[in-house]
Amino acid sequence: MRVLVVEDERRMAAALQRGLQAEGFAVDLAHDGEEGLHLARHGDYDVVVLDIMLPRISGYNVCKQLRAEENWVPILMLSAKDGEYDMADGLDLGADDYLTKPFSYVVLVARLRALLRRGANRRPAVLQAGDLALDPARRRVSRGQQPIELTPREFALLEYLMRRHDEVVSKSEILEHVWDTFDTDPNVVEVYVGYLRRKIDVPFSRNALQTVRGAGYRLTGDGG
Amino acid sequence: MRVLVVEDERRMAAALQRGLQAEGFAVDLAHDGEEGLHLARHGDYDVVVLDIMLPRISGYNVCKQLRAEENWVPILMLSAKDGEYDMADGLDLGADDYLTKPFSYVVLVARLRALLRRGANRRPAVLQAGDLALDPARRRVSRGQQPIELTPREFALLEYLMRRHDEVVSKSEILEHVWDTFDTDPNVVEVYVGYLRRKIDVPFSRNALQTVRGAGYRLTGDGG
DNA sequence: CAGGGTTCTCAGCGACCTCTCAGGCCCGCT
DNA sequence: AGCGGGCCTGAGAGGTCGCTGAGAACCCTG
Repeated sequence: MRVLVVEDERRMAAALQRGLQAEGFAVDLAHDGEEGLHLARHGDYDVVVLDIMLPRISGYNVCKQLRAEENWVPILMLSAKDGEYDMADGLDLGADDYLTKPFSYVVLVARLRALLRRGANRRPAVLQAGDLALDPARRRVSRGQQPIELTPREFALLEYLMRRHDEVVSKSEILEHVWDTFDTDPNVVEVYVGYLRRKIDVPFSRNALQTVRGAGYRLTGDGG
Repeated sequence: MRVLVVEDERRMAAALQRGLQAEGFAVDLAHDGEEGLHLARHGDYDVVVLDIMLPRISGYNVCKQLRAEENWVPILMLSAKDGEYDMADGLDLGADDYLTKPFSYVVLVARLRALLRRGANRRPAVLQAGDLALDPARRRVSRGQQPIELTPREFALLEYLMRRHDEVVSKSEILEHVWDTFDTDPNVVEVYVGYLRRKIDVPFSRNALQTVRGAGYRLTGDGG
């Protein structure tokens, strides 16, 4: 198992290297964000340990950059104890786990192994609802094997509905998130729901995109 | 991060406190269910570790009570190994995760952190009354496995009754909370109670939605 | 500037929902 | 048993909500 450790404090980096090697990992070190980003891109690691506070490029941005490039290597973030950085942000940016310094060495190893175990089934890429699939990164939609063409607005609407599938989503919520306004005539939502239905609904089958009169719409996977 | 540990075995409680403090948590202890409930209500914790077997009030009931009060603090339940309690029940009552004793300390911490991460976007659990279930977010109602279709007004009425289930609720309270008026003819409530009964009551069985003549209505779970 | 695609507005229609009303039922009281 | 008030319910008027076709405005692209 190959681990990349991106950490600028020499002492900490060396300690991690030694410790992890003792556990049987192959360990590479990077001492700033730029080097870390470069190695992560080309090194084919199984997991990356990434400090947040780094010279040149912060750990945040390394993580963000990698995810933007669709690199889904598991990342465990490290932060200093002072609450300057909000770890939740790190997770939002695509980190898989985090530890706050000072951390227990045993815990670190346990977390790394947990990440490696889960590793394979990351790649959140596509959203699913029944046999409907939407890939936000590639901007693609399909029902089963059948690809579906959507206009940008239709796509944005479907993406929002799929992110909240099985929930009832009100028109005003839709207006706010898809149209980015809140005082528009809700009729435009009805119109686009109509467009979507013509494209994603299977004839002679229960609609995947249901109207909940007086409340909004609900996109269901076939199971629910 | 503030953690409340509700655990009656002194030794275990002390061990958890020490361990979690070492991880950087602020830890409070409660030694029975009553104290735990009190602290959980007023302490503004980020997560609660809750043993099931407790003096005075069981962990089950602490959890149930908190959820009934719309307190959605993440709860991790602990149970003894013997299968007397079914953990699935705990999750139904609104716990977010559980561990069976004896558990690994590392695992406990990992689970706690996972809860903290998810914490914010938890969704309020479904309301239950007997085998009747209502999910406010999904806007769904079911009796057992059978889904039930309700109009918006019917849904609002049932939601209000379920939030106050087992209590007697007067028509004027209903008018105020469901119709948002107070000087309307109370007959409209009677009419809608009638609509609801036709949809949610099981034929040949005691009504779940009882009339309390002169006082109002009471929705009972069959069990109590 | 023409053409095609996309977004949005508008108005009509149908279905559904809400609420009122009036007659009858039921319960508790005398 | 008889009475009165509270409660239930069927019927129906009126209103609201959501869907849709038509077409105008907009925006690229060639």
